[in-house]
Amino acid sequence: MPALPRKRADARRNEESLLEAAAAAFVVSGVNAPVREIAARAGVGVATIYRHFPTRADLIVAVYRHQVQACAEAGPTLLAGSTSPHAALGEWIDLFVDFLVTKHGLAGALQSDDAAFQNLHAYFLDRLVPVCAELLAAAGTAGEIRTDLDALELMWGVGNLCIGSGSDPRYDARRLVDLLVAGLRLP
Amino acid sequence: MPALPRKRADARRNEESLLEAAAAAFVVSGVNAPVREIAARAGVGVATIYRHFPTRADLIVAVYRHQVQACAEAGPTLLAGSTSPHAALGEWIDLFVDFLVTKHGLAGALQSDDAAFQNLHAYFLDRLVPVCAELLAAAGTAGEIRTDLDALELMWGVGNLCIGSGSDPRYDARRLVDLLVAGLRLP
DNA sequence: GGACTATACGGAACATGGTTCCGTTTGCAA
DNA sequence: TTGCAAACGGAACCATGTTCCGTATAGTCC
Repeated sequence: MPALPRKRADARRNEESLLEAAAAAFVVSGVNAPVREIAARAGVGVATIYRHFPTRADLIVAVYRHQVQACAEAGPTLLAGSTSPHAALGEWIDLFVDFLVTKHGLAGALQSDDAAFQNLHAYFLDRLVPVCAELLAAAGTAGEIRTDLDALELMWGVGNLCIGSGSDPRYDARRLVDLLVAGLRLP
Repeated sequence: MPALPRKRADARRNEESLLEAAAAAFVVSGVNAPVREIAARAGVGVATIYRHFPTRADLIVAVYRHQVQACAEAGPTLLAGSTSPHAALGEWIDLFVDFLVTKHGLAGALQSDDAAFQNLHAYFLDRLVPVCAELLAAAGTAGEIRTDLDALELMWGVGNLCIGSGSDPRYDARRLVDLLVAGLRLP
């Protein structure tokens, strides 16, 4: 394993600036904020973005890496501390929904079949689906829920339900996600 | 009510061509097919599209008007012919899902908060929400389902679950919609 | 049938946003 | 101090939605 050569100092600085700028731009313009806006905020040229983050997905992943990690780690904790696995599942999904609905456009990007977003897709699936699967399995063996739906599909559905959340007060993603989770219960 | 002056013959011809061209383009490129592609198919200039259909939403509505109408009319029929209101609701929602998943990108457009799609949004809501409300109310009075979710939100959720359907075999919108409808059942 | 006018047309021009290219600058090590 | 590979910036390019304007024509009136 050859140690990859240390990056130049200005490159590291710029990457840091870009992460901050992107985070700020995402808050006001959503995760589809124009490249030029992000570059301007960071005080760099547009090509610098592409050099550090070849696709938008890479940038989004880098910006939200910590939060996704925290969400993933919350799974086992909730399972250990909750009265029933089904309750833990519900709480964990609430966390996930909270995360998604506060990132304007992220849920939409997650579902996009645009090739540029495949990394994003893969990252979220890699990190979160196993956690969800663990919670699902626990609730399944406890006899609380049906076992004919896998974690990937459940998370996909939850993500979909979060699309557009916040744009119209008549639509509350949380309520529908609760309904979906309720649908898992055995009759 | 002054009878609005009859349109010119070429205008009517072009409108017809555009509807056919758009329908064809939507099948292969989804409802976000480039304006130029639709214009080329119809053998007209791009401005002609904007003259007849100021926003994309208007074009989409015009193309799918009949199918939406058919879906709306199926509601009362199903309710009259089914054994239980909840079953009728399920069947009707299946119809709606079938419609959405076969129109690439339509579900996404329905949720978009882009101002250009507000007409589309409004049209679907106008036509379908009352039908759904009727089915919901019937099932509610029959004591089969919870009554704390309104038709608008249910349809919104169903529409969301249909986004991206067909782009990945691991995701089946129908299964998740069934789960959502199952979640409505009273325990 | 011929002329007139409102209507409608087509495509070029403009705006926006993603992506790439290339001449220039700069960190770092010898 | 110098050399060069790494990194940079922004102009240029491409794709797409939208508008403008000079031109063509359907329908009407004589």
